[in-house]
Amino acid sequence: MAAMKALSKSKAATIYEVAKHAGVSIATVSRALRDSDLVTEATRARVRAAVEALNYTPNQSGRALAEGRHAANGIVFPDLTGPYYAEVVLGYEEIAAELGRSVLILTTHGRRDAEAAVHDLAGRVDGLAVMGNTVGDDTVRAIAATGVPLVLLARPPVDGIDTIRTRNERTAAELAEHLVAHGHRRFVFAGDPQAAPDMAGRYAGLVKVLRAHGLPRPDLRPCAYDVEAGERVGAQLMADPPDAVVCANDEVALGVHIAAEAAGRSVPHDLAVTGWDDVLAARFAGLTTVTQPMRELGATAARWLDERIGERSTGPDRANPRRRVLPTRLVTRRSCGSHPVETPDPLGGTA
Amino acid sequence: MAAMKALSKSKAATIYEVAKHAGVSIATVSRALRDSDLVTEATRARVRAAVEALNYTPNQSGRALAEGRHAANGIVFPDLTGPYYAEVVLGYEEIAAELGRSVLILTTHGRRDAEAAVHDLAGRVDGLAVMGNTVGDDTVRAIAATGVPLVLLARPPVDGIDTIRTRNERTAAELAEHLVAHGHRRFVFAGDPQAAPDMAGRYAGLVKVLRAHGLPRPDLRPCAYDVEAGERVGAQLMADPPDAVVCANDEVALGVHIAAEAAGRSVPHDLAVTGWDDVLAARFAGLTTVTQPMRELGATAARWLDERIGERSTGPDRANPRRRVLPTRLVTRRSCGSHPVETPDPLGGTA
DNA sequence: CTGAAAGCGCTAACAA
DNA sequence: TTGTTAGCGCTTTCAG
Repeated sequence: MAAMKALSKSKAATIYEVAKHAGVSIATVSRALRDSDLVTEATRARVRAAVEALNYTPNQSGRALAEGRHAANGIVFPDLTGPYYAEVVLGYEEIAAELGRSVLILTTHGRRDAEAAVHDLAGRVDGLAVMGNTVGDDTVRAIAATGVPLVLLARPPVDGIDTIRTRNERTAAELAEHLVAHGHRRFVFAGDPQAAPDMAGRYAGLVKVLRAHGLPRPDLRPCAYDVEAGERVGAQLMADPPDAVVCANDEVALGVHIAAEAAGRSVPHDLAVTGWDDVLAARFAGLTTVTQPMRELGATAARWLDERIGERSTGPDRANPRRRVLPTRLVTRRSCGSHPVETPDPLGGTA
Repeated sequence: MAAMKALSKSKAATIYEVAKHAGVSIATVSRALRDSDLVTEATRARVRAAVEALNYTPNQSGRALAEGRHAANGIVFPDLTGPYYAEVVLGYEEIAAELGRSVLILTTHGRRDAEAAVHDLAGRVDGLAVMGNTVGDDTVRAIAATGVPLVLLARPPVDGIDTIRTRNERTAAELAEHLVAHGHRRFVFAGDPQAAPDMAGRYAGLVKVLRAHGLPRPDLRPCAYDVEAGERVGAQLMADPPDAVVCANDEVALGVHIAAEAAGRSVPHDLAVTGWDDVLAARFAGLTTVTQPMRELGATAARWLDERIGERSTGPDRANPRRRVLPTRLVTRRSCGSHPVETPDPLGGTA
């Protein structure tokens, strides 16, 4: 009974109670807490003591309302599986925090009310990063018109909105050239160019190169982006294996790999398989793939947003959208075909 | 000039402007927007039209302040690398969204002001999930005393606060028994039991079993939790390899694996290596490891918080903290030593 | 069914 | 240096 911490459902203390406890006005409390230099060190100490005593935590909604800003940014993802998106959040959150902003995260996943959720989110933040395959351009435009700075990630530009992408088509072409040089002729693309802009770019790069070489179009096999989907596609393919399966991402490639070996086919001897993203498992599977600077993607988004938010109060400067394409890099390993300098180590990989 | 969308830095519309535009009061707008049944379908339509025309997005700070709730939950991580944490967020966000709550994410990483950041976060949310190695118990207690419901993840319980953990010690013991049964005698533990409660549990399980078998204590090699750290530890070990290296997580194990092969040692022939987490790469490296229901961890946290938040308004019901330990499962693959039923497929794995 | 008005907790003039 | 007070945008009684 004695040492029982007062863990009752005490309604959170407000600035008024702190003020009363410290014997000052709420304005003084506010100032003391925000390190204004218009407060005596003595009063500041009293306030701090009161804060301590009452266990006061400022209500950020009140602050946001008064300041006319949220001190928070949002980021919208289609999903959050795999290391890919996590890296983006990491970069985003790190920079946002540095700039004194919290991060709100939203996954549209399979929600039918995605648009509404994003609109709601827009009402909670000062800036918003929106990834590829989440909501339509209409929603993006509507929010932009609201005045909330936006940055589009891995998705085609919209009107005057900032956009950051990673290089897809060109590196996919590079990959395709590499495969053609290996002597591969019959290609399959495992993935859905319709599903996400990134995927469309990768497919386009492949198609272009094959055409340039007078080779047949790749056999298009739309599928989801996980290992299981890859396994299914792979299994179907094994009846009459192509020379190479270019996959939309590493998970799919890994799935195809599994299916191939399960069917008694050897990669790369019987067929080549390539991925995209360079996840950790790709190293261990000896998968030829493409690395992308996901962390930087997120970090850049956070920085750009901060700048736009700053501009809003300052002079005009829209209608001048920023565009950036981050470089990606081909990483060749065993899975695309034997290389002259093959290391016995299954973990090799060269740029 | 004509079709130029009004993308000017229009200050976001407020409920007042919507009301004026629709020729009603702000109260009516509010009601219409919140699907109150005290509004004519006709007026509702007018309001909707006005909302559309003005591109109105409710300011959530205003709403939060008026409602006395944020409709948002927070989650605090030490870091965000690897698939491990991403899965937790995934589960957390999914359920939170289902319950109509946004998710604020905070990474304490290497920030010295972590405690302050968490306090700030606490002022933005209705409930908070705090992971293992982020902030001290003092901070946790202080926030709890504020009245904000808390749930601790992968960390020892504090006072009357809800806690969810995964089974570490017991499964680690299981793993150790398995390794001992393989004939391994000289053990190394790669990881830092001081760094995180989870790690301490895993180490404890190993120590206990070795002692029970009259075997020497494991050689403790504290290290960070990424592949590079594992490689460094592995390289040091290769001068005089132990029988088995039990690693704090898969990344470290994978690093040790790489170092071993680089030194011309074979896993599991020359030494056994085990991990924890069962990341995708573990399958491809044939790594014996332990799976954890991370998604469920996050989902459960979100659900519990929602219940606690509900309780706050309702009757009392604290001092009755919830505790849960989620089961983990040993996944044996090649890396711990050859098994009788070894599949040729490098992707095998059995429970 | 709708409107007027009182706050929610905080910041920022403006006074003192 | 400190206090008073007017909002920030929204919800919600309480009247009508």
